This record gives sequence, C-alpha cells and structure tokens, in this order.
Amino acid sequence: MFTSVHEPRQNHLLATLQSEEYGRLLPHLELVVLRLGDVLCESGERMAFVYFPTSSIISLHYVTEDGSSAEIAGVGNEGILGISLFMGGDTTPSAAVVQTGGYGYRLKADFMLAEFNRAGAMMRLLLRYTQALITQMSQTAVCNRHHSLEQQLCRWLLLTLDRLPSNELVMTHELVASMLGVRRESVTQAASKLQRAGIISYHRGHISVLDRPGLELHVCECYQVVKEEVDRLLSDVRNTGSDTALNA
Amino acid sequence: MFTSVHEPRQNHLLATLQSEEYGRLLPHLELVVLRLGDVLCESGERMAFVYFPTSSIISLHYVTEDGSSAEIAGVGNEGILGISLFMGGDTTPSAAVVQTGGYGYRLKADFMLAEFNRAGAMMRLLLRYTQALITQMSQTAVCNRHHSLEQQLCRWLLLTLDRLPSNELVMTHELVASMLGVRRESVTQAASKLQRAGIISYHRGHISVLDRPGLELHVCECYQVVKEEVDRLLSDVRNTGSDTALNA
DNA sequence: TCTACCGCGTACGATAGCGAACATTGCGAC
DNA sequence: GTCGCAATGTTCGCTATCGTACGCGGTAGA
Repeated sequence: MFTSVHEPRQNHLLATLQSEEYGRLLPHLELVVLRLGDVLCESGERMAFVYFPTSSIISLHYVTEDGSSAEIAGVGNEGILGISLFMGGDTTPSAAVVQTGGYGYRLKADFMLAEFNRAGAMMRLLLRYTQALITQMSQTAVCNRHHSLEQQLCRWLLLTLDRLPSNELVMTHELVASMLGVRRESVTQAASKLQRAGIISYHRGHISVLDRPGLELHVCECYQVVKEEVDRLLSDVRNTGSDTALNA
Repeated sequence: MFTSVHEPRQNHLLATLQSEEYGRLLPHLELVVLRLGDVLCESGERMAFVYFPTSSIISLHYVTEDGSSAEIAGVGNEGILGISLFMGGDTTPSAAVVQTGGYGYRLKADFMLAEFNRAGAMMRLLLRYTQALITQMSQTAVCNRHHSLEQQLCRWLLLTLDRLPSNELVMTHELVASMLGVRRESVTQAASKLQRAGIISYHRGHISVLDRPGLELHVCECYQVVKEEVDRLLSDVRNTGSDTALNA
C-alpha cells in the first residue's frame, strides 16, 4: 500500500502515549496487513486482538435481518478497534470489516486488558477515544435521519479522507452504498453530481477528491461536529487526566 | 408522580452495587423531581451532577442547525446520565431533556468522578452501562436508516414502556415526533394505525399500551437487539469483572 | 360560562430514495 | 485478442415521508 517505514506511532492513539506506557506495549505490537473486505470481528464474537490501524480503515457495520447493512462508525489511524474488550462487554452486535486496505498493529486482547486495568494514562486515553466514537455514532444516527444522501456522501468522503495520506480512495460505488446503507444506484447518482461539479473524479473503483473545500461546502454539519469532537478529545490529552497527573 | 417510597435502588445501576460502594454513595445521593421538558444539560455544557433516574426518563437529544431534532438514546431507571464526565470529555454535542417526568437521584460530578477513579466495581459497572448505551445509539442509527416510522414508533414505545411501572405514557404526538425526528402528522398517522389495530389507545397527551405482544409483532429487530444487550451487560455483572473479583 | 389554545385528524401536491430492469464500457484472465 | 465480468449509467413506476394548510373537539383558565 504505502512503502514508507512502518511505525506504530502512525496511529494517533499510540503516538499520544508517554514513553513509559508505549515502552510496555511496543514489544507486543504486531504489524499486520489488513485487506479490503477482511472481517476482523463478526457480530457477537469476542476478539482475540485489538487493532490500531495506521494506513487502513475499519468499518463498524451492522447487518439487518433482511440483509441490509449500515455503517455505525469508522476506525482509522485516530483510533482502536475492540473497545468492547475493556468496556467489559467483550462482544457487540456489530461487525468489523476492513473498508480500506492498509497496515495496522494488533495487540493480544489479554495484554490490552491488563494495560487498561492499570487504570493509568492508557485507560484514560482509551476512554476519551471511546467518547469520540460515541459522538461519531450519534452523528451517524442524526445524519441518517435528517440529511440528504448527497450530504451523507460528502460527510463519509471527508471522514475517510481525514484518515488517509492521499486524496484517492480505493472504493466502488457498491462499497460506498453498503457503508451508507443505500442502493448502489443512489450512490452513483450522488457521486456523478459531485463529479459534474468538479469536486470529485472517479473511475472503476477509484475516487479522487479534487476540490476538498468544495466537498466541505456540500457537507452537512455532522462532519464538523465529529471532527471537532475527535480533535478536542484526543489532542489535549495531557492537560486533562481527571485526578492523576500525566507527567512525562 | 408515583407516591411509593423513594429508594435509590429503584435505579438498576445503584441496585447492582455491592454494599461497600453503595454505602459510600448513599449519603451523597439527592432525590430530585424531574419535570417533563427540563433541560438537564445543554449541548457542550459540563454537568455539575450526574443523574440516576428512577421513575423518570431522560432523552439524549441532538438539535440540528436548521432546528430539527432527534433522539440519540434514552436513559431511564436502567442507567445514568452524565457518562461524559468519567469518559473524560466532560461535554457532548447532544443535550439531555426530561422525556417523562418523575423522580431520580443526583450526585455531585466531582464525587462521581472520585468514585469512578477508584477503578473498582463502580467503574466497571459504569463502563458496561456505557457499552449498553453505545448499542442503543448504534441501533438508533440503523433503525433511522432502514426501518419504517411505524416500526420505529413501536421500538420507541417498547423501550419507554420497559422503563416505566405502568402501561401509560404521558406523551403527545408532538413530543414523540421530536424524539423520532419526524413530523407530528406522521406520528399521528402511525399511531392511529396502531390504535385501529387495538394495540394502543391514546387521548390528549396520554398513550396507553393495550396489547404489548401486538407491539412486539410490529416492531423491528432493533428493539430486541438493544434489550438483549442491556440485559446481558447489566445483569450478570458479578461473574465478569475482568481481573478484580467482586465478592459480596 | 365562555373562550383561547392545545392535541389531534386529514388532505394534497411534492420529492427523495427504492426496486427492478437493462445498457454500456473497461479491465483482467486466458 | 477476446471473453467475461465488474463497475458504472440510466430509466420507470412506486412508496414513504415531507411541507403546508386547515378543521375540529376538549380542556383549562378567566
């Protein structure tokens, strides 16, 4: 995918850790290749590992009884897959599927849990990330209710773009449709409208964003809400840590 | 509202606590009356208290820029309002409004946080509840995407019913509409259909459920998914607690 | 007792997205 | 090269829900 040097700290959560915690984790972090379509966790299944994406993106997905699907939230280099492990439920009704192929690091679930249970900086960081994920899910619910497919497509493109180093997504209309929970034809319509406007350009499974400011003009508020919450919750981790200070 | 004796343990979270934790909390729990429409937390505001509803229900609500609104999730006697405090973010983009008047107990935020930071049974319980809340939000997103208004109305009625002692809701169509994020007229249509089917009966701000099994026939899978996750996550708290055992 | 407003009923055109069907066109396997 | 399929384009009727408008009865407050 990207032939640059692989480094766990390409994942923002890992990058935020102080050297003490990071040092404990490092020997146990295992580089993995995540291919598009890989199912990292089925609905109701306990994960043996948690994943820290670096150049990949994972989609939290729910499939209804009648076979329709919808993305609940996405996990990229800003986050971690597997929060149910430390939240205590072990499983979730949703599944985890690789939405954009790339790299990531994984960590044995038991090791992750032990680190969480130290109740230190790592725990506080993971909880803040979980709140960011909650915001993402909430906005998905709101957006599904009130905003047009075109707006939702823009939101999805921007959120995906923010997790990638380039402006090109390897992604078919069909796949986008399964993310947004709509028909492929509806995505084609919305996408071709954006293409005619010169905002994006696509061809057989590749989507390029040509005019990012243009995308931001078409998107609904949901994008900004999510982005600002993620920034707020995961940037200034240092000066927050409730009662226990995080000193470097 | 209900003239029975008030007791904090009418809230299921508080009822789950062992005597040690409960004993620490009890002197600080303050009985409060929550009236329909009360705003317990504005969007982006830090709460001074967390709330444990007993006979009341609180709605987590998002209001869009154009004034539309949608419920993200509800909090009743099974839960707690104010998770952002211990998750570390302090605030959320959504607001908290009383959806059904009644009683509840509140606790000073600082005290709650101190208890959470003991990293004991209380913390694990709150995290499990947070995961249940996440499931509720996820299903809201899915349901908004794929299911009909009638199904969503049934889901909402059942989830509300599960949190109340009687089969009567004090609730106008207008209010239900603002919860589901649809027009009042659409709610009237769906509700009158259910009334004609003999499943519910309503009159000027009061909705009675006459045939609960009938409701469950009309509801989508989302209700069961949420209910089962809440039960799973909050019933068998005893035999789970990761590394630290909870012995009575 | 009267009246204003709240809660609900209903109707009508508009529209976004659905479901199904079918056309077109690259690209990869052979 | 060419064959087959994946990816996208396009159309048509359909339905759920919207936006708007207005009617009507019940209930609370003067």
